[in-house]
Amino acid sequence: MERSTRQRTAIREVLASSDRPLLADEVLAYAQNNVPGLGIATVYRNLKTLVSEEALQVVNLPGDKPRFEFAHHHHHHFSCEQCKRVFDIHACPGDLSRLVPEGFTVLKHELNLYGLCSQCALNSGDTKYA
Amino acid sequence: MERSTRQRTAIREVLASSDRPLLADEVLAYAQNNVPGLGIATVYRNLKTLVSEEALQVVNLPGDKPRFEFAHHHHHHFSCEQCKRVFDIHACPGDLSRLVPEGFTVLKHELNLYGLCSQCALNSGDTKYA
DNA sequence: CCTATAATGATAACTCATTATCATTAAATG
DNA sequence: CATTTAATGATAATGAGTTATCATTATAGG
Repeated sequence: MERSTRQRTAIREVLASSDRPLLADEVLAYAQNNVPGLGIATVYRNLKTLVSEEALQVVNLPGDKPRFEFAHHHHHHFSCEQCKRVFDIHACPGDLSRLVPEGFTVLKHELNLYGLCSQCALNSGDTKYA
Repeated sequence: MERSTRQRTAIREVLASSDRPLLADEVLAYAQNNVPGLGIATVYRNLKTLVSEEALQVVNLPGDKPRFEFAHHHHHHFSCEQCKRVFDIHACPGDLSRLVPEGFTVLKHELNLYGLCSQCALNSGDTKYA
């Protein structure tokens, strides 16, 4: 049977308490706060299992490594060009079938926004050497 | 200086006459109609050059290999889940800053639509064994 | 406490797209 | 036509992310 280990618990905790999708490396770094010796192989192993169980969703942004988050309802992503974090956006433009040519059927859509998150927008407004 | 070769011409022709972004493999296959012995290395070499010259744009869809198309103004993509071809969509939902939380700045967006292209929608409507 | 074995950690191996290598071919120019 | 060398084609090498291997650890259950 499946055993409960400190590593597995830590990995799940990190993902469960995050409000944004995380890279494998981020999961490793955060989980190591609770389990110092944690290895990357264990992270990948657990991510893989959770994805195959459909507990985790994979977030693939173009040209970037996959991120992972616990599955939840339809949403989109905002990628901060400065801090590189990716945030969930729960608003949605809705039906977009008006955008496609006659005869095309739209079954789903994916929207990625890029810009500055509130933290980075604030900092970039500052004159750093004032 | 740069020399004009059958290979290079064929590769550019394929991309210039396509109304959708193409995979490196698609470029190879189509260009081989004109230049039978064409190798994949030459395709990659030429794609790389054209991208660095900013003549070609790279289209990265999540979990998929990069596609290439001659650069043109802001547009989006429609990916047919059946034939796997990717089409340009020239309509755009416009400003989406209303979707993000207070304080976030939206600088650009990327929209991918998924479904059936007109050809595949027609075919799937048919009862194949009628 | 003991045992069986699931899970882990370190790291080698793998995958697969892309790039480098190098001998060969063929444009461009005289 | 001859020469120079950019470009090509075949394929080895690379790189980066992920997975497999295997000895070791530690959990679940008796």
